[in-house]
Amino acid sequence: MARYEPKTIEPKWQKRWLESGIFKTPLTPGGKSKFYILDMFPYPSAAGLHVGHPEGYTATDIIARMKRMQGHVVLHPMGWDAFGLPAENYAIATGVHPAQTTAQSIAAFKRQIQSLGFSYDWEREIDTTNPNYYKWTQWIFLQLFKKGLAYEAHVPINFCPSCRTGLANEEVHQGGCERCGSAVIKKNMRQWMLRITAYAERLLQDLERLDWPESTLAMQRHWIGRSEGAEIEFRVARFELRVSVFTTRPDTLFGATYLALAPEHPLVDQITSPSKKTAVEAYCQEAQLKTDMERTQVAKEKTGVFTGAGAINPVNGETIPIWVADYILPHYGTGAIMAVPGHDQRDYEFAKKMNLPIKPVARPLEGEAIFERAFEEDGIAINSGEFDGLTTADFKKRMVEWLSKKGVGRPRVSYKLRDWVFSRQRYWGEPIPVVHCQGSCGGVVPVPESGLPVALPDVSRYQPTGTGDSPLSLIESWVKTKCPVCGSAAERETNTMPQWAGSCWYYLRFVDPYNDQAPWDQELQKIWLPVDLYVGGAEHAVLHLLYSRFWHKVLFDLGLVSTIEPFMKLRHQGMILAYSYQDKLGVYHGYDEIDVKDSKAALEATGEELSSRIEKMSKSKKNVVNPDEVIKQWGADTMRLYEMFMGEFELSKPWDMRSIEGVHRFLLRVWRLFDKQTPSLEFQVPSSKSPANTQRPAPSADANLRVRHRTIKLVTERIENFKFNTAITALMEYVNALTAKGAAREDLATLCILLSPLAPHTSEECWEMLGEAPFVSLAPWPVYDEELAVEEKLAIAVQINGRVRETLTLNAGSWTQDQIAAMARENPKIAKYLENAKIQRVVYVPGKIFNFVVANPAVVSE
RNA sequence: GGGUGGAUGGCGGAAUGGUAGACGCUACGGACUUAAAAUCCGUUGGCCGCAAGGCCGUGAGGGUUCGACUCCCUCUCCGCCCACCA
Repeated sequence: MARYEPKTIEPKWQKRWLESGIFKTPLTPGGKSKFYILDMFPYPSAAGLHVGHPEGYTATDIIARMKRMQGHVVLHPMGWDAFGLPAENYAIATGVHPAQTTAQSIAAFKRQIQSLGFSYDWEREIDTTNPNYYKWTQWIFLQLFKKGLAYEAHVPINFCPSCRTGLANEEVHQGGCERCGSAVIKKNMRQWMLRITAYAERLLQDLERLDWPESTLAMQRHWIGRSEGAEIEFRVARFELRVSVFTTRPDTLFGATYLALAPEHPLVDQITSPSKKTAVEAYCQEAQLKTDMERTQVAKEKTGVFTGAGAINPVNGETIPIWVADYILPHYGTGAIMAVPGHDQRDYEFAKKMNLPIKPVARPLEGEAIFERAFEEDGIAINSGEFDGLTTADFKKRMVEWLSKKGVGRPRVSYKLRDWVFSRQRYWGEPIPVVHCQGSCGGVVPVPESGLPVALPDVSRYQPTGTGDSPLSLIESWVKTKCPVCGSAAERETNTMPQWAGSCWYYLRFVDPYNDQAPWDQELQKIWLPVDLYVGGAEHAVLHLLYSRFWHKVLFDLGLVSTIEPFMKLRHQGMILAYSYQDKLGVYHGYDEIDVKDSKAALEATGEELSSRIEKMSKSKKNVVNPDEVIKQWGADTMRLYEMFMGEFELSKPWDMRSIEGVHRFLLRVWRLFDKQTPSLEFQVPSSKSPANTQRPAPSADANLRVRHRTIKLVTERIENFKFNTAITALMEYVNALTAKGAAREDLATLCILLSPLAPHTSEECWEMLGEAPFVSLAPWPVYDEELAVEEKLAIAVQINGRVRETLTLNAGSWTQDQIAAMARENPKIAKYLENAKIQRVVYVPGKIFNFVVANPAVVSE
């Protein structure tokens, strides 16, 4: 009797898979259908793998393995998104070169990932910090530059004083730095920007083609933030100046009672009247000093200051005051608005506070107007002269036409999306491959392709300077160079690219990772793209997934890729949470009953109890589960199976150490079915009921035919549809049936194949025990017969008015409605309900339900 | 405030118009054992009942339907994302 020892069999098969090269993807699919299945590659942190990582990796591995066995040629690679701040911050603290820590982290991550037995083609491994890789990241940047999509700008940007670097709009959350949480300040700095706004419309439109989660599509739509409306020009009274405003409600123009400009608006200085100058300047300066965080926190109370100037409403000639208010964002629309307090809640609040008039210009379609707050819905125009009575939608159109005709307005579409701040004043990133020529070129000169990669030099100190220059600026020998065009003295660009650069195109490099002539081969790109299935965390919904779509579209326009979208189907894994046990004082004690046993016992004396909650895993809550320990205790297959068994893939769910034992027991039961030395379970223990202590004879191949076919069907469909938890329950039921009834060789072979994507090591070992040739991983996936995949016995529920009163058990076959009806009527339990009852109709769902709808069911009392 | 998911036994969850609670965990009872562990068998939503059986039950309330966890309306609570975007 061989024991089930994951510790022995798992490394054994991992070694065999690697040595035999069975998971190596050929250069091309060679006439077969391709399947490109990709994980969001990880940032290899020093903390090691989190149990959340393997959830997605296991899912893709299961599908990759099944697809491979179904005859597809599968591209399933893995790599490392290795530039980033943690390694750099560690370097600042210790002086250890980030390349060194990164290499260590990659090695640790790789060991952990490999210990789970994923079927990656490791020969295609990518590391974004490898010069052979980032050479091409820089090359793509130069293509963007040549197309005018990368440009230098001196604009106020979000700057994190703690990380001492500029940030992209997408990296700021509620006014704070995404990474460290510090309040972000505005800083005017020279920046490299990418013109992502030029692609706003296409990034929005093409979302419709994608099989992505609705929430992610919604986030991208929201982030792009398209609004249709109009730009309207107001003359400034007593000046030869005009102020343009953007509005989505041109129909409310009659209701504009003031104009508001952002404090940063360029006209503020020009129009402010002398008597207001001091107050306005003070207000604008204060707004400048406020961080975004403060500016939004104070958002509840509107503030502003009157400029003393007036604007003339083009539609009725009324003069309305111009205010400055910091609830107007400088970078959206025109940085100025026409305020309509009657129909915009923010303007309403401002008007109330400043005692400005509120003029309703629309009424609800039905009911009375109540003006305790702004009426923001669509309605019917009032107080709007000749336009009275128009619906909001019609009025919008008419007003835009009118404005266009008069030359004081035009239709306009605005986007919330802003250009991507692409430079970082940090060390551990790809150098931006340009030089600043001090000679006749006099400006930015791209490094020619022959000069790539612009290698990241070693530095003596990694500390960001905080002055807007990266640590690279301190290496004079590196900074001082010659202009590649005119040969004059030149300085290298010292900013580096953001974390997101490398991940913008890695899926392309996987199709051709060793190419040193081009980032990828044209033919190979045509063959393998797009990525058929992409799996990773939802936290990248607007960062990585938007940036890489943008790059992909640029590459498409350059003729370098032939699909307009990179990732056709996307799924996110749900977050893995954990129990945390906390005492009255708020001290955390661990993540499961065993872990907190001692604490519990100690508290028992005082009568105090630990409260448990489901929360995100974090060190401070002492509820972080270490994958290494899980594998050590239970084995990789149990870990894989448990991660999939926990619940719906896309939902968050808590880790429960008690439940993991259940799937482990399942593997033990599987093992015993195969292990010839082990007596069949029922006879292992002699009992009075079954005295024979003998091996149960194997049943005929047909004995479990139906359950076998049904299991094939269920497992296949459920894996295909990401229902891994119920794919496992189907296998559990099959194993329970085989344990009870005995298993034919066909059953064992089928079980082994079906289980192999989920628990590959155990399956390989069982396959070997069956005496089959090596590698169940290469076995063809079984097909099922639809007719055989139904139960042998039909159970038809017979209902009276929708309530089940009896179940008829019949042999599978074609039964007519009349036959079923006759049997149901004859059934005594049903008959007693039908006595004296008037049957109005019957509903028959073949093979499932037979329902008598009766007017006056007999009252059955016992 | 906007978006997007979710709420089902003691617990994790199954069932997307057709027998609610599959599968797993826990607990209890039994077998085996000197004993324990492991393993196996049985029970395990609630209430009434010796039983047969009946009634109630999927966050709350209403609706559609022969039939609703599932569809529609109203509401409550929770997660995640975004948020003064005119």
